[in-house]
Amino acid sequence: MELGRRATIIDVAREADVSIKTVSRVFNDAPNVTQKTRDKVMKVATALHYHPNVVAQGLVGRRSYLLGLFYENPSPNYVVELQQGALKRLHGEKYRLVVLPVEQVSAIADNILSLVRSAALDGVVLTPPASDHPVILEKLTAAHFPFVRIAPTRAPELGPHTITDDVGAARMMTEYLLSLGHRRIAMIKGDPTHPSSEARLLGYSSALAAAGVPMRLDDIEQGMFTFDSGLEAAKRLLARADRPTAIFAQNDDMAAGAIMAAHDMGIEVPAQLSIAGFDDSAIARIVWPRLTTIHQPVFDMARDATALLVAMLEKKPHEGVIQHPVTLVTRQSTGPAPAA
Amino acid sequence: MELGRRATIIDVAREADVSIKTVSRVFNDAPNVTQKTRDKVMKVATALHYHPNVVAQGLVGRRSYLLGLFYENPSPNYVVELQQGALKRLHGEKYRLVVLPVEQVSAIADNILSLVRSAALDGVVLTPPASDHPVILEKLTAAHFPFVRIAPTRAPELGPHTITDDVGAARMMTEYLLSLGHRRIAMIKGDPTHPSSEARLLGYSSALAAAGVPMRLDDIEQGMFTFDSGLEAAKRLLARADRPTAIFAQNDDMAAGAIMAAHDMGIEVPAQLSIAGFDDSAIARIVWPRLTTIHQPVFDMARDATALLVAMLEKKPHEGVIQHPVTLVTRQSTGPAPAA
DNA sequence: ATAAAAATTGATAACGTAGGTCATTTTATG
DNA sequence: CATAAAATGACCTACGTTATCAATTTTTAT
Repeated sequence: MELGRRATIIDVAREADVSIKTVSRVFNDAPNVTQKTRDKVMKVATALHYHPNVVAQGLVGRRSYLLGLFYENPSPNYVVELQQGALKRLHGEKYRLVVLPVEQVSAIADNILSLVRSAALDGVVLTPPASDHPVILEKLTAAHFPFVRIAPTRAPELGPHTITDDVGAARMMTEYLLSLGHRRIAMIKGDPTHPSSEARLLGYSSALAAAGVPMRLDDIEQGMFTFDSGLEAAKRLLARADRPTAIFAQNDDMAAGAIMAAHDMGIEVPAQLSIAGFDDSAIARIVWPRLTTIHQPVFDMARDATALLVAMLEKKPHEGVIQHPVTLVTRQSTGPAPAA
Repeated sequence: MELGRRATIIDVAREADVSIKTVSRVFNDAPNVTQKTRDKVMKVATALHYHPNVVAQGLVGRRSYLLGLFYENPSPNYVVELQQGALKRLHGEKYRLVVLPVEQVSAIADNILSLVRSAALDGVVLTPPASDHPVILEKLTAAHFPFVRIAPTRAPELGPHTITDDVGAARMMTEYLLSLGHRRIAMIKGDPTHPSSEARLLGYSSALAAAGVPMRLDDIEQGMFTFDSGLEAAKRLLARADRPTAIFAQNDDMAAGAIMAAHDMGIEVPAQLSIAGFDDSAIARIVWPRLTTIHQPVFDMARDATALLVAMLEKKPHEGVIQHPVTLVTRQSTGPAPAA
């Protein structure tokens, strides 16, 4: 074995004076190897710094041990939590995680198969809105390409996924704001191509209806899940003479933008205006006042979705759907409605 | 070709009625292929959804086309910028990015070779503090394993890297605060295992010395580059009767924590206290008041470092060092020193 | 002790691609 | 039309591993 070259299974076999096959058996925990042989092989392998070549294993096994994580550029907090959750499951395993951020899910939908194949992925984790994109789902399904989805809202029959109750969570937050006495609760919606935007709107409107509070269409502003879009939407809402007493933004980034708008306009939070978010991402504890929000277990969802994918790939038994609970986290950005 | 199976080069050759060799020539841009043949092959390849099997290519070419990005869990904003920068360079290329967050760089230093080899990486991008870790550098160098470094502070001879002037940037910020009339400028240091902590302290102290302002050791607090550590450090600084009029935190996350501390303690920013950060990450425009900081081109550094790594791997000519400029970004968190 | 059964080990063919060497065919050039 | 040049094909080896099945060794039962 020349200097600088990686040791191969052949080197180990020669050095340990056993067959290649035996070394292979040792490294794959195959039965029918005596402890003595196992020890001898492992000793040599350690001495030679031998690691099985994943690429070669991939060729013969027709897999790459690469998983893809698809996401559309939302907030850094969300992305990092996703990644960490996925990696948590992969830790100590043979699988590796390839990150695949895309500008626009719809832009790559037609080429999804090219993408996953040229990257030689074994499977992918889809996040919203990719988890609901009809073309993506159809192409992957038709090609029998393994995938799991995080928080899909439609086509539950298309394989394993993890979900939360978006509608119920939005209803919970709206009920909380109502309980504080608010009757003019505005909502800042997220990117309309994300299905959770509609789900959260539905939870909001159903809570209002149940309380007999009329929903005003001009209290609903469009955002894009980004800080800046929340800032702008809030400015529009707050510029009106007859402004709402509470703003419920569909994610924390937009809620943070709304807080910034209030500060810029000299409106006190929560004394004059309550602001609520959704996700409980890192940003919620960074803004001042700290944000009341819905805790979404993004980390857990990503971890469990990845676990489902791995189980699929290894043909092990696994659940079809894993539901994660959401909780209301009250902090300092919400308070009693100001007296009229 | 059975249903559901991936097309191979053999399928394409048969269908297009050419030799395997010719298909290979087409896909590898080899000379001596007529445009007509090329078109014919490409047409069949497209129809069959053929993509060269990267795993097989990797086996014969002894590479995996996988690059690793190492980082030690700093702020999400920083991480995402790093990733985006690296991916920017890889876009449309055969290379893929594997993310390798680690809790503690020192914990994996001894196993760095096992790590990169078992993941079958072609090369890695090291970020601080890994870019300065002696064991990591030594092991990778000894094994001739390709790596590039972002912002190393020592051993510049160990290969290509991208840098910024940390010392100069910290000096610039300190001079700016001095110019506003501040004479008691506290500093919140970052994780002591990160070399930039010392560099930024040096820039700070040299600016003070040049201005003839004495440096008080009790104005220097230890942080860990996290929001919470900045919050705690600032609380300690501000609890004193004789408190500083400005706080220069060594990154934005800690500066955001300091702003939170000021809010919690009822201290007005910037009227009573100026706060400055470092990095210009997304958080700088999210906190209120918006943060005066040093713009670090993290995205550019990651992109260029990745470009250097790819050039190394392809044995193309490349620079040894790429220096990126830093700039002072003034926002609303800093102002004139309050009258004594 | 000996045969039979069980456990362990080994020889060799895949996996899909690249690249080398020549032989052969097609195209371009004068 | 003759010749040179370019394009293409046939065939082989290598890459490092796992899977199949046969060969060998060890253990167990009689």
